[in-house]
Amino acid sequence: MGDGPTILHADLDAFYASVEQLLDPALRGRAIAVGGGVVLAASYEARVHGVSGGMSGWRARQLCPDLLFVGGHFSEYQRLADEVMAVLGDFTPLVQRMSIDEAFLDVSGSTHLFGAPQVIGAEIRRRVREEIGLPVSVGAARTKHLAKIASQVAKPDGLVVVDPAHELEFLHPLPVGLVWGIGPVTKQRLADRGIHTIGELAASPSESLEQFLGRALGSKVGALAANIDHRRVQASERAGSVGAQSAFGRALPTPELLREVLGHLADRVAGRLRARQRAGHTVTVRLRFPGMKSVTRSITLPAPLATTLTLTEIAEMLALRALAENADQRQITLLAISVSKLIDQPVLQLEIPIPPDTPVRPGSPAGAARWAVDHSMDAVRRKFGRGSVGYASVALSARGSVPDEFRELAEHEL
DNA sequence: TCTGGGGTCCTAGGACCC
DNA sequence: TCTGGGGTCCTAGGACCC
Repeated sequence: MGDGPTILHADLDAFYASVEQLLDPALRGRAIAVGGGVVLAASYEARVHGVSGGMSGWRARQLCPDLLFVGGHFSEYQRLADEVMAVLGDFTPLVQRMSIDEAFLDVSGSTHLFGAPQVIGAEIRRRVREEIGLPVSVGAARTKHLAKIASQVAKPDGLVVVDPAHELEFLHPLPVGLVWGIGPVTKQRLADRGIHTIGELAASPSESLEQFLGRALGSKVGALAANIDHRRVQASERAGSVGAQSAFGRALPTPELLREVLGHLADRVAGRLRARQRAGHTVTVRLRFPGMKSVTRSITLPAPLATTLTLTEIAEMLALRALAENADQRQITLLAISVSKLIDQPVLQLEIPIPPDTPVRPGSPAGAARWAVDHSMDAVRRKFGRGSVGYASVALSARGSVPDEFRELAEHEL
């Protein structure tokens, strides 16, 4: 660690909503939300009414009757966020992008060129505002963890620099929820014990935050909080798993529904794997029941797979197993597939043997034929775009599933 | 009549190995 | 009147982050 506040965290404010307001001046100053059934992003004008991301649409309307829902310009989100990242890259090559709208920078080697970290932070904000038109908040501190907290404190549209000599004074009045790794559950547990601020959490001032968290919450959260700083600012790592999910309200888990939804999800997941020459050994299926209770079933295969039809069939087998073991549940609300234990798979491999209880329909292609099917589909997609062929998922589209463009914004590099 | 979708990490028990 | 100790993998669940 350096001794100055040389780690910056840049975080675009209410990103999707800010883009909509940038694209349509009539939306500026108004309470808007991107999304529909669920709020994907809310402008600050909406947030003052209590509207926040992840909230259901009807709840948001209750809180803010004037709330205006706007459709998402998903490709613009990607383009503008990439432009912002390019600005960050002008100040240091050490940029670690954490998501579409957020990144860490290590400017310890840049101060002789651009000035002190607070100068760099101000310049970043000015350029992003003037050249791209978006508000971005920046935090600067000695560590990633502190820089991230600082950027949250800086919001909206601000800059906060944490002097290394006054870190504890900065932290102590802040709510515990700002600590990385403390979410709603832990926050409530702490509140039950009368702990609301980081200062209250840090019983002894001489003790490090991580040590205290480890003692107070079990090693888990302490380890998580410490983890963020044990890794230096560096290029983002490749994803360790690939998944897709679909929520569809309540539905009877009929074989037809399972096949249709899992087929669509497997198509997305396996297609991404093949596009990046990857394959995975472990398949996990998740089902969610009314009431948000969910279960998972997984299997680790002797050979990696990236075949749509095989993934579909294994996912069906796992889903049926989960349903059989939760026979009291009549309906499901979500299905998810994830593939993990990934490997590089530069050349085609033989089809894996199918587990004995996998439902194989008569007439479905086997072995090399499955590869042929996938690769002809992949070829058509490369030529004519993703939507040109594939599962015509009536169930998914009819149930108002999120558009693929939005899904892609959240995908990690494989 | 609970809230989307893409991810990471930690824990804990059991199997299995040496 | 039973059996140590360490390590790894698999599976299921859960919290969290963006």
